[in-house]
Formats: sequence, structure tokens, C-alpha cells
Amino acid sequence: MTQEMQQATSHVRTFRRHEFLARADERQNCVLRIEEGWAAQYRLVPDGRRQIITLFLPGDYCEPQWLLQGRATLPIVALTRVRARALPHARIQARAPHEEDSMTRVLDAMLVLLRNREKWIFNLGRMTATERLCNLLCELYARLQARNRVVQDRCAMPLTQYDLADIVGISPVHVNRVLQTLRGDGLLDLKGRWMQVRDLAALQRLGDVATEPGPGMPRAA
Amino acid sequence: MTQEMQQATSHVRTFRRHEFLARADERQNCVLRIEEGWAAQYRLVPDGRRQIITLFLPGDYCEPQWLLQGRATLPIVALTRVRARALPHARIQARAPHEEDSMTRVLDAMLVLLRNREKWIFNLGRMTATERLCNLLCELYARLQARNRVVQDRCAMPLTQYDLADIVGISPVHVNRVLQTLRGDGLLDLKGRWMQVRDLAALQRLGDVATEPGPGMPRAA
DNA sequence: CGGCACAATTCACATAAGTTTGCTTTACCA
DNA sequence: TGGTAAAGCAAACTTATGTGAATTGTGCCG
Repeated sequence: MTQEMQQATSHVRTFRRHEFLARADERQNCVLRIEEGWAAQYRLVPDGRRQIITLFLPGDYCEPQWLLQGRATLPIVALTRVRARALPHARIQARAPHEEDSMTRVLDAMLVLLRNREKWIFNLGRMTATERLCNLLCELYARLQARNRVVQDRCAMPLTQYDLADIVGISPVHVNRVLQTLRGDGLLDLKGRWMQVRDLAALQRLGDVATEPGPGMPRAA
Repeated sequence: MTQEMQQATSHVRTFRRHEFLARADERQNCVLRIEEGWAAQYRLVPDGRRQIITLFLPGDYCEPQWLLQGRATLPIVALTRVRARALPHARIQARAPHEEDSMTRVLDAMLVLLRNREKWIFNLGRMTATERLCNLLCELYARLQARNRVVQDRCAMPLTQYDLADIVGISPVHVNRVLQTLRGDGLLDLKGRWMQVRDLAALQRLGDVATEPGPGMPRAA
């Protein structure tokens, strides 16, 4: 396959752990679809603090915005070894020649992103460490299940406790504490890159505390 | 102007404080543009916790998603008396008969929303109470300035300390503590629905701690 | 003008979560 | 296969922030 043909069609790229899929403000002429491995979009403070904004799992598209802006906003790093397919913008646009159709697809993706972020603003702002972690683990479990990556009650869990900490906005030590408790209570087991969910219902109860507001006044107390 | 004509064109609605501009999952056939007053989109926990997800100031459009989904997802409540113009979807779509053009407008709005939420996930996850508050106040100041609502170093600040708490994800009491400190340090003055920014630079320094990541590895410590 | 409700303030105390450090286990590479 | 670095784990201690409750302003409506 010639260089030109690779440009015109999609091609596969692989990244080692800690390698960048994209750097901040880098020009992008492709959208990446993760085929294997996990990646994360994050933001740093010079003093070392890191907050992961978005997690990308197998099957996910990294950043539909690229299509619109032609550039990444935040860096994306591989949390594990990653295999991803790079889809040139031109090719995506060509696939749906009817303008409106391809637009709709992008819009839907953005609505989903928007909803996810809504949820995480809520989590980070008003949930305890335990609630956030349970919520995250449930979400991951569900996302993997949707992609047929859950066997029995087990799924891959390649995130380190440092990664988890940087997602739920707490310290790694505290992540460990909470996980110990959850394990002790028989809710789940995190061992060697794998997660076994022993009591999904309980986990969801802990993590999904939010409800739609009733007819009352907000903060009427 | 007859009732029918008002339906076909835009019309103005007013809301008292604590009144809903929209309830969760309510059908919407208009997009609201705030003309006067402040409103907020939020999410509750039954036990009383509230997290504000988005703040709407004069000039803001509430929820471009409505255009796409035809319904609100989260409730929106008036934090002050609000005057808003309701723009029927049909009218908006008609204004830009060239499909692509109106789409682009909506997409841009969503990109902005997405960026804002990125920022707040970061703030809530990794910034201290003081940093978050400074950041918020700077943001509000800038937004009001962009709308020509800052005179000298003063602008309106109709949010109660409870509201502020529910935005930055801390307790009202702690909001008060931080505000006292900022006032004591001569950075700003919050008094009677008005904010006077005495040292914008210092405020920004406290609030805008984040930087683009250098060439190093994230979390390489 | 006076009262009433809500907002701001303050203080004493409680606690969740951060920090530091050291040890142990695991995973990975030569 | 063993050595090395990263990850997990644990305990002691510190700190930021939360809670509860009481006090003082402040604006608003009759």
C-alpha cells in the first residue's frame, strides 16, 4: 500500500503506555477510533496535580471536535498499550455525502459528551469519594459490557490507583482506602488489572445517588 | 400584535426568582435567550445537595441542545428575576435557510459549552476552594465585561453565597470564609448584590493555576 | 415605619480526605 | 530468571473543609 493510499484510507497506529495520542493544540487531520487499550484526555497543574477529563475505551472515538476544529484542545495519553485506527477527516465526510446526515452523527456524539460531562461535574462537585468511585466503576463496567468485554462478572481494569485518583479527583492513598472498604464489604475485587464485580446492585446504589428534582424548590431549606 | 403572530415570532417571558425556566424532561419548542437576570441549570441529590452545572447570564442562550432534542434534560431555575426571549425553533431554523449555516452556529455553541465543562471538571476535581472561587469570580467578571456590564471595576453579583457554594462544590460557610479572606487581602469586595474587583491580576493568579502540560510525562513522579 | 424572612457572619467542633513515609507485592525487562 | 521500578498497601499525622447552631445584618412588603 503506497503512502498516498494510506493517507486516503484509514490506517492503524499503535502507542505504548504513556505515549501521546495527541498533544495540546496539535493539528489533527484524523479522528482516532480506539480498537484496543485505554486512553485519557487530561489537564495538568504545574505542581503535579492532574485531572483526567475524558476516558477513552475500545470502540470510542477520540474527540469528534477534531472534525470541526481541526485541532486537539487537550492532550490525550495512552494509559495502556493502545491500538487505534486513524480515520482521515476527508474520508469520514465522504462516507455520508448527504451533508445533514454526517452532521447529525457528529451532533449526537457531542450531545453524549455533553451529558457525560454534566454527570462528572455533578459527581466531582457533590459526591463523596466513595460515591464517585462506585459511580466510576459502574460506568466503566457498563461501558465494557456494552462492548461485550465483560465475562461473567469480570472485566479488564487496567487503570492504576493513580489513574483512578486523577479521574475522581481524590488522592491515590484515599482511592486505596475506599477500595479496601469496598472489597471488605464484598462489593468488588480489584486485583491485577482485573475487576470482579460481586454485588453490582449495591455498587450502583452507592454510586447513583442523584435523582431528578421533585416539584419542590431547590435549596428551599 | 395578535396572539398568533406572537407565537410565530419571538416573545418575551418573565420569571420570578426561584421560578423554573424549564423542568427536567419537559418538552421545549423554543430556545430562551436571557435578556435580564441570572439562571442556573442544576442537579440535585434527595438529601439536599445541589450542584449547579451551568450558569446563564444576560445574553446567553439556554441550551442549544433543545434545538436538537426538543426537550430539556436538567431543570433550569431563575436565580433572580429573569426576562427572557423565547425563540421558536422554527423561527431559528428559518432565519438561516442554508442548512449548513445554522448547523454551524449550533455546533459552535456546543463546542463552547464543551470547553466550559472541561474547565469545570478540572476545577472541581483538582482546585482548592479558594482557587475555584477566584476562578469563578474571574469568569463571571469577564463574561459580564464582554456584555458591557462592568462599570469601572464593579459588576452585579446577584448570587447568594449558597448559590456560589453550589457552583464551586463547597459549603456555604466555607464560601463565606474564603470571601472574607479575599476581602481582607484587598482582592475584592462583595457587598449587597455587587462585586468590586480591586485586584484583578491577583485574582486571576489565584484562579488560573492550570497550564498546558510540558513535554514531560504526566504523573511521572 | 415596622416586622419578617432570608442572607451573611461567626464560632466551636467533627470528619473526610490529603500527606508523608516506609514496607510489600507485583510486573516487566534484560 | 533475577533484578528493578512501579504499583499496592498500611499507619500516623495534618489539614481543609463540612456541620450545627447562634447572632447579626439587610432588604422587602404590607
